Amino acid sequence: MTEAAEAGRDTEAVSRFVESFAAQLVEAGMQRMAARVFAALLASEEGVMTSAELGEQLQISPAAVSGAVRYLAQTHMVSREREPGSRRERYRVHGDQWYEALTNREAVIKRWEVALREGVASLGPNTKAGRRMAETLAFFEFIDAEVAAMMERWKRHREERFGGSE
Amino acid sequence: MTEAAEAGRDTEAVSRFVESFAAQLVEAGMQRMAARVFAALLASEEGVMTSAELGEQLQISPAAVSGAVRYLAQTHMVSREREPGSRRERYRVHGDQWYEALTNREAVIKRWEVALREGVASLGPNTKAGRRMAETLAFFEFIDAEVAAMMERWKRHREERFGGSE
DNA sequence: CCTTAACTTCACAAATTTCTGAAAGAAGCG
DNA sequence: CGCTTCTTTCAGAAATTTGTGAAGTTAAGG
Repeated sequence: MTEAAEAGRDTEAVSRFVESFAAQLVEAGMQRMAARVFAALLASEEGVMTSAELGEQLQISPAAVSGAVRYLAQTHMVSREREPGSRRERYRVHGDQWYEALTNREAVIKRWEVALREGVASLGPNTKAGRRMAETLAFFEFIDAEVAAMMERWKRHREERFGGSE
Repeated sequence: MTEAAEAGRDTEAVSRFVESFAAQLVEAGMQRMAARVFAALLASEEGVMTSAELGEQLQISPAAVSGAVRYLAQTHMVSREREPGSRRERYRVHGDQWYEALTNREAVIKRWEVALREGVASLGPNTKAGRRMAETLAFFEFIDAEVAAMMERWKRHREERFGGSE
């Protein structure tokens, strides 16, 4: 993005949004640098930024960018692209990816389910505690199935409202 | 709970479950002591424990119990009861409460929505970035509505499978 | 191949968080 | 009312987490 193209943006306002949205993400449990990088990408005009751009906007070291991006890529909230014919890397938020990442809380839920199954087994399925845990387990299993269906509905809803892809 | 009633439980196995489930909760972002206390309550036969019992099982100070319980009560994952005619307090997991607490991620989502609306305003709704954020906002609004409906379906499902209330 | 630009890894300093012991604060019970 | 038992608050020690600079690694481009 050229400086001319950048000119239309209220840098101050963007930065305020980035920091306030990042703060919300942090409060919800995300690492701080990851949250700030994500918010910056979300607010960038094209949804794409280079490592250098991120470092400059957020005033953080290359190392911090590297760490944040690794986390975001692992959790599928951001994808990395190699600018062809350059060792510069670019990071991108894809609308859909980010929704699906939220869905990936499924992975977390799966591990809870495993732990709960072991718990039911240890406590015995006919104890009160065992039954309580079995019910909790059933809840998570229910949620699992429902979330998948919900994402389907969202995709349809989105098509209607926003038209084609991204 | 008397020692005799306690006798049937494999203390070792229970403790293993408590610690492993708590670890999962921590990984998902919950404070450690809160997670351990919650897991202990979940695994307790009656779903109720006193501060002293918690302190002893988890090997933590009264202060730590106090802090954990405050957090859990604030987030509605546990309720506090005063044992009538005693200054001893008892903490309880209610099946339903705990499900609804998960739903209370709604509160978090609401705050994200506020931040995103400001973002759309700052960036301008006709910029690419503004549109991207508007779509993200729409996603959360959609989720909000869906989660409420999902909890309704769960309650019905639960009735069928487990019968009456807790 | 060698140079150089870019990203990553690592060890450490700084900041933050977490848990504790001790003291203070409630509330039952005589 | 005051004693006693339980819970909460608070200040600080300990542990953990976080972000940096610097060295290391990779790959483009001459």
